[in-house]
Amino acid sequence: MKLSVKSDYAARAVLGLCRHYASGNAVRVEDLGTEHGIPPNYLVQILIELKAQGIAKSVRGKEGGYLLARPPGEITLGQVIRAIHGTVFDTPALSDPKCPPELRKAWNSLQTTLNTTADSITFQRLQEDSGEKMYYI
Amino acid sequence: MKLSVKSDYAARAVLGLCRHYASGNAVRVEDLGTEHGIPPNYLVQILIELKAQGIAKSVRGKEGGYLLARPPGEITLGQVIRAIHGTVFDTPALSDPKCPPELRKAWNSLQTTLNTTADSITFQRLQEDSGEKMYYI
DNA sequence: AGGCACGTGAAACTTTCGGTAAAAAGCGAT
DNA sequence: ATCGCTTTTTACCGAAAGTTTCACGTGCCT
Repeated sequence: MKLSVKSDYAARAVLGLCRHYASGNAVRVEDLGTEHGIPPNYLVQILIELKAQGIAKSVRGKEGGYLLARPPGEITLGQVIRAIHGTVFDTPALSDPKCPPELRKAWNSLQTTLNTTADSITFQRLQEDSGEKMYYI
Repeated sequence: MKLSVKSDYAARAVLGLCRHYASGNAVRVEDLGTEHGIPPNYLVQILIELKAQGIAKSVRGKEGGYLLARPPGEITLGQVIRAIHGTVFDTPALSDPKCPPELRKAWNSLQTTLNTTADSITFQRLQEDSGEKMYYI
């Protein structure tokens, strides 16, 4: 069960935008990319998907760039992953009629577990945790 | 975050072996494969990995085949996934030094959540659930 | 010894991923 | 109006991973 770099990049980008949220001005794609080690041309595609899901918004022209569409407290890790992959957890098994029902329940169980934990992590909380100690749940 | 068909196949195979566990006799790869909709030649590779992890064992020659190496109660879904993929949850982010620590903690949190739930699901329990109603945790 | 089924490795194929490039289009200022 | 800055859109490419199939070797049991 592997997570792609794409979702990692997306999370980094959102985190980067969170830092500029207070200031209210936009961040250029290139700056955001080089700052977080993300190829800018790749980051573009990610930001467009984030925008389509109402997580980010964009301003064109000079002084343009990207900024958060909502406050960090209202953005969860689950939402970001879903914006990129469509779903947090996916397996061919769930769409295969030959998958035994017992197993199906097991996969579903994993799925809901992942969803709830991913949706319980907001970016505001990630920011707050950045300076402090981490309390494992 | 996508799960491969391979791990699904592996889980089905183990579940299939569980059903024959009481009888004590081996199941041929071909039978196990066609019964669960798994390409036999592919299933072989999976079974070998399961055997290497001490989950299954094999008998050669006539009346040969595969059988479970341990009782179903001592085999968890997590063990099966690890036998196939090496780890239940993997992300390039955790091995990338440029990943911000806040995010790293988030990925770790997802990782431990998946691990604990996957390890709490034994195949004995899956079998017991097959006939009964499912109580969502 | 002879067959039966596992064991092993590799080739062929398909799909996805990660990344690049370039042209089109909007916004603001000169 | 036009020029420069930025996003937007699209297409493409190479590499890697996943899936499947095949052929042949090896060991066990009768």
